[in-house]
Amino acid sequence: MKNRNNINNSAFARKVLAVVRGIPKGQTMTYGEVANFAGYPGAARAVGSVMAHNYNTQVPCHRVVLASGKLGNYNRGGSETKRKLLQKEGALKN
DNA sequence: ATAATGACGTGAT
DNA sequence: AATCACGCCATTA
Repeated sequence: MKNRNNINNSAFARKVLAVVRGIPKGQTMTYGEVANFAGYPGAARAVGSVMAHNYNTQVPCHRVVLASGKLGNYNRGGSETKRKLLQKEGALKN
């Protein structure tokens, strides 16, 4: 377990993952919010970059959506799977 | 150190 | 309201 997903080994990634991991079920957060929460205001894009290569199932990355209200991408099955998960948790407006 | 990339964000058309 | 373009930030090559 060293050269698998070393992308999230950066301080930035660690913070982001920690924040995303703290998102309660049934609730969604925007990339900008996560970035701001992690201590990197305005780094929404960078946050996405981290999640993109983050294959950690412990991180509910599917609870992170675009600030525009869209879902955004997902490394597990695309926006479709993401929407399903959110709907299952009731995080979506329904 | 420079350039290129990417699960964004906002504004303008 | 929908679409296009530019800008922002951090990481990697």
